[in-house]
Amino acid sequence: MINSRLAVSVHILSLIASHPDQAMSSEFIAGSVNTNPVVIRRLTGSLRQAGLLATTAGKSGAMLTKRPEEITLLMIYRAVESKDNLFSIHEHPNPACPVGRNIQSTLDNTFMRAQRALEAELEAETLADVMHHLAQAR
Amino acid sequence: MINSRLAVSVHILSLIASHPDQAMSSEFIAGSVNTNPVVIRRLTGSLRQAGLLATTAGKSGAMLTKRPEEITLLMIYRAVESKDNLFSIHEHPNPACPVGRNIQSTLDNTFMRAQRALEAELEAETLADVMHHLAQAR
DNA sequence: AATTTCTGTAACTAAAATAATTACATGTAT
DNA sequence: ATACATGTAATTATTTTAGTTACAGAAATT
Repeated sequence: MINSRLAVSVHILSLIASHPDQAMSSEFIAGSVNTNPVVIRRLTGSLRQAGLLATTAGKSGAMLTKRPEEITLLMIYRAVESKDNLFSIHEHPNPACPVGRNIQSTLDNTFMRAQRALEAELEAETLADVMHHLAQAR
Repeated sequence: MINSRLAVSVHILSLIASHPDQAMSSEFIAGSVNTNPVVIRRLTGSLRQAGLLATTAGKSGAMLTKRPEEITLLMIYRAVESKDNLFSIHEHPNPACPVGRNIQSTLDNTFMRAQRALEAELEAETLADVMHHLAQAR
């Protein structure tokens, strides 16, 4: 199962976007997510590096650096997910075997297609869409 | 990253399908995959439960119970992957917060769409396709 | 029938990933 | 100066994954 960093990051960005007036501390956000403030700060660090938000050391609060309509879930996913490949492929299959020799490149192509399909869905949804759903669900 | 069980399972099934005459032991397959025979037997156990192959205790070799054209990668994936959900969502967000209260159901829908897109790709490719690619790559 | 060889499966170990936590240097505001 | 925040390193606990050992029992061979 993929880790929860995308889920928590969407939570963080939704909170910031829905309260543009308030400066929310990592501790406050952690209270909404129900985790440790350091977990939040690590994620905002990655989101800042990806250019999705701006923070100031020592100063409470974060600002989005793009409009919610411009932030896709794929951008968030890429910002906080270190792994390039979704599926693992076993290493060192036997090169003396016709299957072992070619299975990696074959699966590489297949898995890449599946991954791209997933990423296309993540790219089709923006933070604005998420906020709309959040508001509807209320 | 998703575990390598799908990759290894495709390897196993490709080997069996490409040598319908030979009875391959878990030890032989393990030699091609480059892992421990028990890892192979665990996977063939799951594949057998899913109705993709037949084995006999004490007797070497396994037989496919469907034609390679009928076995999709999604069937294999479902056979060896225990988790229902691809993405994790953080538990116990704060119900007193409008975002915390609704983030789970919102992300649940979003992640389900992404997962379905991935699974549709896995469903579109069969073991026969994989074997075709393996033969071409040689 | 005895032996060999295999599968199925439980139990254990090792390594890696994830999240939570502690600690602290440093920046900002009053 | 003090209070309070962020950024980040280091540590710990938990879970997942894969590899391994061990062995009961099925099948084939002699």
